[in-house]
Amino acid sequence: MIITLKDGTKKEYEGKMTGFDIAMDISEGLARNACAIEVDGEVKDLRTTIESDCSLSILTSRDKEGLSALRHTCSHIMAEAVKKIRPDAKLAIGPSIEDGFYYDFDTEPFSREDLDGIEAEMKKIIKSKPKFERFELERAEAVKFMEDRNEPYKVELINDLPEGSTISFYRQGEDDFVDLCAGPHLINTKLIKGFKLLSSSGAYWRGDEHNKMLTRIYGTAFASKDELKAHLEHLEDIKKRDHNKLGREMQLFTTVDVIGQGLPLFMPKGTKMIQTLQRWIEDLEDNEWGYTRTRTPLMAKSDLYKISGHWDHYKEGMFVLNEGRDDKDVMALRPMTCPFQYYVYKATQHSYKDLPCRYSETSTLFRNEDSGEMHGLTRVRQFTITEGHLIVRPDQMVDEFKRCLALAKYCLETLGVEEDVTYHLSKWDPDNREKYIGDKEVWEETEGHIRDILNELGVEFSEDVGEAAFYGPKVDINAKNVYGKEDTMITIQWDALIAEQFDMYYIDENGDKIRPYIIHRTSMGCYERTLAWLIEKYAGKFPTWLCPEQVRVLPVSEKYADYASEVEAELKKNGILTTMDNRAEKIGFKIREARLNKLPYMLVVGEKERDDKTVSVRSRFAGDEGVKSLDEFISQITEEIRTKTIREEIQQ
RNA sequence: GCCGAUGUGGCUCAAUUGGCAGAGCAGCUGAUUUGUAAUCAGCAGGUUAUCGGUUCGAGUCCGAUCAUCGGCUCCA
Repeated sequence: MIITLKDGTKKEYEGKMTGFDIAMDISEGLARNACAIEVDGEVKDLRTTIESDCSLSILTSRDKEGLSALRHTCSHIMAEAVKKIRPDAKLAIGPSIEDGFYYDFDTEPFSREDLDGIEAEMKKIIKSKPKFERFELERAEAVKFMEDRNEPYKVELINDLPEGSTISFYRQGEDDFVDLCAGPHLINTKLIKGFKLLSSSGAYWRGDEHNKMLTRIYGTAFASKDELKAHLEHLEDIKKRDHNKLGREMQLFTTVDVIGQGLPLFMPKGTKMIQTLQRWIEDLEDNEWGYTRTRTPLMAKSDLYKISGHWDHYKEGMFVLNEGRDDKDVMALRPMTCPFQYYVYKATQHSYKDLPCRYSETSTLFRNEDSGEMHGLTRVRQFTITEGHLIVRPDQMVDEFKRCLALAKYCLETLGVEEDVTYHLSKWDPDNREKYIGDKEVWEETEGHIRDILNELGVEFSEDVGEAAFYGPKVDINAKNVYGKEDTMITIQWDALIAEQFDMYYIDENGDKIRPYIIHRTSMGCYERTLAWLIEKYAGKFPTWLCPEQVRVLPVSEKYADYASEVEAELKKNGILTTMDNRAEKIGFKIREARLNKLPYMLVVGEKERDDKTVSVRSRFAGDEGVKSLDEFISQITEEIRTKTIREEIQQ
């Protein structure tokens, strides 16, 4: 047989060879570091026997899949250690994940001390250099095998495997630890040079909240101690950017026990940032993108939600008022803006010539989230979104949808975060049709349109089944937080169906009433989440235009306070967010504090500056920027703010 | 909602087996009037998240509630 290697060289062998044999033949060093192989594009175990021509690469821990195999093996070692310490623990699943691995057990929760004990046991196992052996069984034997070992979750997994699939097992070490596993696994444990168990938590069996809650252990593993150390340091580092910590430290927001969960209070600095964003987005939408603004109630009678369907499908998610009182109407705080803006549309008659009708609203919404769901600013019970609904003729739908995406993209670019997002085409689930309204044809057609639009835009996107709204497919633009969890920042939804429910229409050229289409969209998402994202993106060092305090004037001593006040007043007159630090402190102290506050600009003024009507500019970006006339500085920073420039930070 | 951890001045953390709640930073006052990342001295600040229990005595032990954090599920 002829094996074509990664670099194109060909090797010829007589008879069968395992992946490991071939690695050995290439070089002993490679074999030593091999984790898995890739055969004709498929990742396989090193033990795999190669019998015919193929292309093959040997994967080491430097390859993503190689490292996955290493971590997966580490998760099995962890499982062996857990079984040793708690023989009654039942095994569920234990895959490798992005930055490590986990394993779920049916057992009592683990404390940190338990995890330390398991780590110690794992070290012993690794040191004993256990042999790993792979074998396969027929389904009936496989079920019997795991039944005999009293592993009900494994039995369930085997029973759920499709007919005809290979059922493989791995046996490791002296204690006869065997796990159902498709592999691939390392040949031995020598390559696991650094690992750490990070945390333990609950996780539902098969990710279903109706199932039993199991106990999960998260860990990570690397092929060297240095890589592990670097990774753990990285984890410490990103905690410093965590908006929930940094945003509180920087006094952007806070929470109060007696006010409640998911109800952050924006402090003056956070409020200023939100105000800056809001003024920007409202002017942008109205002046440049053809939107008109509405202002609609934050609550409504239950009647409205009965029409919209929320009363039947979303009541648990709403804050309901006056329920159980005969003397008052039952009301609910709004969880979305849609029907309110529909009634603005319905309040007047519309000609086909008036469309598209683009309504936007800075809209506060209320959602009665479950208590465990709240998180910092990214998951709250009250939030304010750059909401909008476009009522369009069907023939305008594609163009308008494109424009919504273009606006969203423009917002992302302006905020400097366009590189950090992923695009998703969220589709319906044809196997779960009761969750959606409308026919298959409508869904396939609209999904096709959105797919074309995304392709035309030239962005990479995934197609996610079952993620659509009940009335139509959508584009979701997601971003990851510092911990790697994804949140939807922007959503643009295609709705060809709801107008019917609310009896919305326009008059066409023949005088007939026609149903419009609707686009539900946001341009910049909700302020809370976007602010959180910006805090993490910039680690609190925001672009100047977003900073709640853009300039601080620092008089060298109180003798120059008058001039400093003059400078401050002049800057404020020009709309620049300015403060003055007139405390009786040394200039070094004031600079240090302004730096810790992540201010973009400090203006040092003393005798020289006063006499020459200048300012000594020190910035977060470039350090000492020299002495400038006040006018020059003002025109410079005004331009930076106007153009929303993101200046590069230069390490000092 | 579920699993787990945590809760002590504004912040970061102390407080032996249950035995007088303490420090640094921040704050305030006074002195210092300062030239590009920390001037000195003094003062004040806590019903130890809340409520209840055990005890001669609770920050410490027990219970409930609330909040925060890490996950699961859900979600903008």
